Amino acid sequence: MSVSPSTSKDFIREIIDEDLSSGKHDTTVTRFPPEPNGYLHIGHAKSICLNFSIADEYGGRCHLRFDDTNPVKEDAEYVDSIKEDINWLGFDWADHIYFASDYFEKLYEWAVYLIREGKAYVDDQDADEIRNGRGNLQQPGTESPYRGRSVEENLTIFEQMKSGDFGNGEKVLRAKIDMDHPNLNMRDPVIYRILHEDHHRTGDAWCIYPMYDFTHGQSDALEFITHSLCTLEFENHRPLYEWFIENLPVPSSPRQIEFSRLNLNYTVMSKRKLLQLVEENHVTGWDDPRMPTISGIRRRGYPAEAVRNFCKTIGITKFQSVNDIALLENSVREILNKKSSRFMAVLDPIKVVITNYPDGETEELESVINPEDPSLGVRKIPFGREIYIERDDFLEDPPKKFFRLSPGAEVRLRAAYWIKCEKVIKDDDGEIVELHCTYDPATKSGQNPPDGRKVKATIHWVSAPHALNAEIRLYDRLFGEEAPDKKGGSFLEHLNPESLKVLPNGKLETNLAGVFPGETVQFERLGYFCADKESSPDTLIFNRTVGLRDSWSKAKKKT
RNA sequence: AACCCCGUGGUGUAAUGGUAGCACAACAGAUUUUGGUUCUGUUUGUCAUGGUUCGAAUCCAUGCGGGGUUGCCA
Repeated sequence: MSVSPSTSKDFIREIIDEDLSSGKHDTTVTRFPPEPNGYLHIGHAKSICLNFSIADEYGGRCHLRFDDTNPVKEDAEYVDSIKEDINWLGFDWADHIYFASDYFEKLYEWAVYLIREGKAYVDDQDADEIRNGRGNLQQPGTESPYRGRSVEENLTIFEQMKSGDFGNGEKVLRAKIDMDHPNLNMRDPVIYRILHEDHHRTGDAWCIYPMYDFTHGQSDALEFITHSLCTLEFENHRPLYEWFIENLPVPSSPRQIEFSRLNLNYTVMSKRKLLQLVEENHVTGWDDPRMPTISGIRRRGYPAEAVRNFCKTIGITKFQSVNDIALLENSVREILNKKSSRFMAVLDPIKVVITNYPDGETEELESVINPEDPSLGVRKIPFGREIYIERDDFLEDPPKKFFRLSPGAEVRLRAAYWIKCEKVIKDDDGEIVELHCTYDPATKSGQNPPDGRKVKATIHWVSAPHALNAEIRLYDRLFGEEAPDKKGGSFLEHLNPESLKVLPNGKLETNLAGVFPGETVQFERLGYFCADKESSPDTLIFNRTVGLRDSWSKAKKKT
């Protein structure tokens, strides 16, 4: 029996379908509304992918709008990094870039409108008094003594607030809704506060600034956003969002829909904690390859396509969940396997001398650039008497299932010959410094010897005289605990001490000289590596993006 | 314990009153000049109890569990 292809949509797209077929809307407009007060992280990527993809699928548009209503926290510096990150992810807002601060004048007018309607008042109480008056989860609130001010008086004082007649916190403007409302957001929320602070865009034009709740929905309405998608923590704000839309002469009625934010195990996602990691130097910066920031992920070498696929895979729902980082890594491997060129690199080298290979001679061998895409052709690799191999690929006293090199054993060198280990050279400390091997000329480039001998493994290598030196940075997950911020104690106690291992003595195949910073390639048998932004022809630096799946290390652990 | 939201394998997500499926993870095998890739197979699930119905993951009730909300942050 044939199964019809899955056309399942998430609940948001279902709502949009209904709104379109019912004629409520004839187009779909979404928005991504970051506050320019920090760097974007993978959690934002979920929202970006959702909003821009929907606009794309429905032939609508997605606005980029900076939610910049709090000059104390925000900075122009972040605007640029946010734009860069969204672009890198592969999305384009065209000319639809907006700032909530562009609407300050309109918002002010609407605040005045509310006052005139008797639906807003100036409160002289300080922050503590307001908090106490709001009641709590069990207790209803009590009305402010200033709640009954006349429209005229409210208008006058609000005007004075705007003119700068008062200091920070002396007065606020509040919506007059319902102090008994079970939803605390509806108990006369503050909608304007006094902040004598320069704004990154409006400078000193204002000393009163609208609150998020008084800004967001109205901005949506001004931009004719049809579906305003946000995370679950704004669920309790929806009644207020709708109250403003209903009570103000706004040009459209957007609908707020909430979905659950992205959580990933083995990391933290809150801006505060990420900031702490940076400020306390647990990482080297916002773009440290271990950070879950977009810039960190980019520097790590994750392809944008993999991030997009990941976001598609995890879906959109309303329930709180924790996604396995392995799923992200799978998306990364999937893309990189298809797209990355293969090279050989030896991270921790041992010198091998092939004693029966003519001294001073070099030959050029060929190896496929990407077996997943043979049309890419082959690359040339020099081979000679002295090569490096990986220290892990030799064991003097190998366990039963170890297929690599050991005394008397034979292995294949990738794209080259079979070699057999004849002698182990050690220094005074007993450390292995060199291996003497012999090669079989009849086994060149994948040929099997006529006598029917078999080898069980192929190892990678680099010609010693041709090798490029490089620093290799081995990254692992930043935290050793699945839920570092829930485990108890400070999340910092769960930092993985081995999240970065630097190997200063890597040896690279010559072709790797042409890799540009930011490009991710495969080091055969090891993993995917990305040339770091600090890498230069003089000092090559490669970051490990993610290792290959490694069934050998798994098997090893079991015994 | 006020209000709101939410419970499907280990994880994430489908099934919209009619065969509980997919991906990841795990495990086993085949193929392989990458212990990679690819392919095949296996294990594990509807929070509970009642009700409605020929039939319930889906509808209803109650209970249980998880999350959110008491900023002049967003």
